[in-house]
Amino acid sequence: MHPPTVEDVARAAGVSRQTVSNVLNAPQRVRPETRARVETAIEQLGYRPNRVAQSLRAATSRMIGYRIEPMHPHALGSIHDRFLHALAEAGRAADRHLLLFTADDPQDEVANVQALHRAGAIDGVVLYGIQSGDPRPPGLRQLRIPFAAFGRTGADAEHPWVDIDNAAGTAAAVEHLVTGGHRRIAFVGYPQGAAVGDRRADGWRTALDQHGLLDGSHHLDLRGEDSLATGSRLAEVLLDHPTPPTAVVAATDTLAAGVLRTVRQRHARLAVVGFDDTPTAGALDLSSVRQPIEAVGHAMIRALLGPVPGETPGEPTGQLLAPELIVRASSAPH
Amino acid sequence: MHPPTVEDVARAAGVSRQTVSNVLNAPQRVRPETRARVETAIEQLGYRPNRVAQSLRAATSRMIGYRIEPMHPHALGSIHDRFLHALAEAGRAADRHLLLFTADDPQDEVANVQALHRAGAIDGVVLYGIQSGDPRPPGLRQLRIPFAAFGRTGADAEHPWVDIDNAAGTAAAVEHLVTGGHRRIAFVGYPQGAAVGDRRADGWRTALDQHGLLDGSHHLDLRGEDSLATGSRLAEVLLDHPTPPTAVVAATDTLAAGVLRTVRQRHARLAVVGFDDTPTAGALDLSSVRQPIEAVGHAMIRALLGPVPGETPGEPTGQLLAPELIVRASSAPH
DNA sequence: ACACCTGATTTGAACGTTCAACACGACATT
DNA sequence: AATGTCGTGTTGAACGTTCAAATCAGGTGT
Repeated sequence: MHPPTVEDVARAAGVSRQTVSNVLNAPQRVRPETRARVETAIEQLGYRPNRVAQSLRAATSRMIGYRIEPMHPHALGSIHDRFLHALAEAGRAADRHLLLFTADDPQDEVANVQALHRAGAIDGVVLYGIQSGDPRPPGLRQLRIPFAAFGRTGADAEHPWVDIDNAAGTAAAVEHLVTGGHRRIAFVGYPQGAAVGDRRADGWRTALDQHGLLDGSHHLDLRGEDSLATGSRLAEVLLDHPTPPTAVVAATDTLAAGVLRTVRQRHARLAVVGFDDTPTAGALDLSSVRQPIEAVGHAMIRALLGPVPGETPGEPTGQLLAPELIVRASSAPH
Repeated sequence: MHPPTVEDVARAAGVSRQTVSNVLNAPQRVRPETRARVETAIEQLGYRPNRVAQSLRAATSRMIGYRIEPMHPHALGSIHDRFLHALAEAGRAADRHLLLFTADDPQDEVANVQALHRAGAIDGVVLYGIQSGDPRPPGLRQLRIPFAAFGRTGADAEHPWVDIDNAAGTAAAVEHLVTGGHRRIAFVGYPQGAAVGDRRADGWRTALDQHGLLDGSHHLDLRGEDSLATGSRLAEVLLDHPTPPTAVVAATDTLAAGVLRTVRQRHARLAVVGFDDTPTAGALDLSSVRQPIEAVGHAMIRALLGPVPGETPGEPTGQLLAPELIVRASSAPH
């Protein structure tokens, strides 16, 4: 009826509980002959160790918490779901599973994590959507709950994190456009203050500067909220300027899509590169900077599980991964 | 150090283990005076019952398995992530959490579910992306693992399912277009055989028929794989016909986006309605049929958990929910 | 022949919870 | 006065696993 236990296997193989356990966890301690006998019994009964009992005994659930957040209403399908899948896949390799939970806000998230951790349901948590000054890392650190953050807060020397090199992404976009012959390259981002947005702006500015193209580009740095409408509007502003740009680097695919809409409506000539390589980018033939999300997933799990016992514990707390530019028609040289 | 246990609370309140347990699970059995004492002790120590121990004792993990699948490379961000969030939210209300796992194919999914179920990690599973003749429902039924399916296989009298009324969705799209003055309304779907696709085709055909518009509409029913390119190509075919349609109902937003691309390239007059209301639909100003995904989430959890003990067990195995048409510029009357 | 080790296996205990059975006093019934 | 019943609280046992300590046979060396 009920799934077989070690005891059942032991009885079938004519040995004791612990010997069965040893066959699974420390085979070298068991005489090959006995081991074979136990293994056939396991096979025949289709025995699988009960994870719950293991968790209780070992005081570790091998579960990682993850807050699934509602989609941002205006976003074109964020990279959130790609990340989630990458995380699950990476967890599988490390024999960890994800436990999903919901929360109303960052405070609530910390509270829920604490509850789950206290209850033994999760060993740690992966944080997504880190903002500068995010209350979650300090909160969890104080509660001594293991976690790893996707993104940086500005004060992240104390905890494991993984991040995309956002500046390198926009810089790569600029390089690509310069190679394509563009000299006036605008930036459309969201307002200063958001760490991610600022880094993407920095990459654009630095790359322009390296090519000596920054002078007289002040009017080409526009900001607004992350929405289609804003992208559209800012594109109007750019195109209506006496010396309009010939190319735009956008901080998100959403903004890029807005720009593209205006461009296509007005039949203007304006190369566009977005950021995140959302599914929509493919649909719109929009060049975009793609985050190496699978690598991020693996790095997050590694960072969360910490140094494997035996390795040197003084490993770096953070890891920065390079994104990749996907070139499509929206930025093809004319 | 370690989180407090019932024993700790009991000691602090000067009672026994079981009394603490009773305060939490059967308060009416405890004298109000004692109950108050225990409750303050719980409060002070910040006690939370250990879920793992509860699971071991009760032989139920209160976890629901869910296979997270990689994104379809050509899809414009499916409704998958919306569904996942709705499911997590619905689970919260029922004190259930989701456990994510990955799998290579349906067979592998069944195998992984069995492993997790045998290991006591999950009580049941929610199936997504059901196809006609899907091997998962019969497989899980044979293994006696509780599950609920989002979608129908064609032979689903035997298990709980929840589905969108796909036919009603395309029918609503037709109604909307007829009201807008359209008389030649085409359908672009994917090939026959896929249950979902066929139902969406049926809805279109039936609605046309009710308005007496089906005669001479044979050439307006086109099929192909679910991709942008196909949508584009089929739109060309429609527009090149001697009596082209004035409107198109597409089986997916992906196909609709393809149609829209051609339409806008050729500056043709062709109203378009998609299906799924993906984020991309908003970006393209595409009218689309929206699935009531939050309601589906709750219905799935209810269906999975089955009749609450006390209610009549002979409840219906399936539930059909009506979608809603979201009207945008792509189908606005000219 | 004795103590001593080594390898293979077994038994006891514990993780934290809740069900089942039991103990005890107060009060009601006959 | 003996018996029953209820309300409140206790202790024992069990869920399935693995760590720690105990057991036991089979050598090896002196």
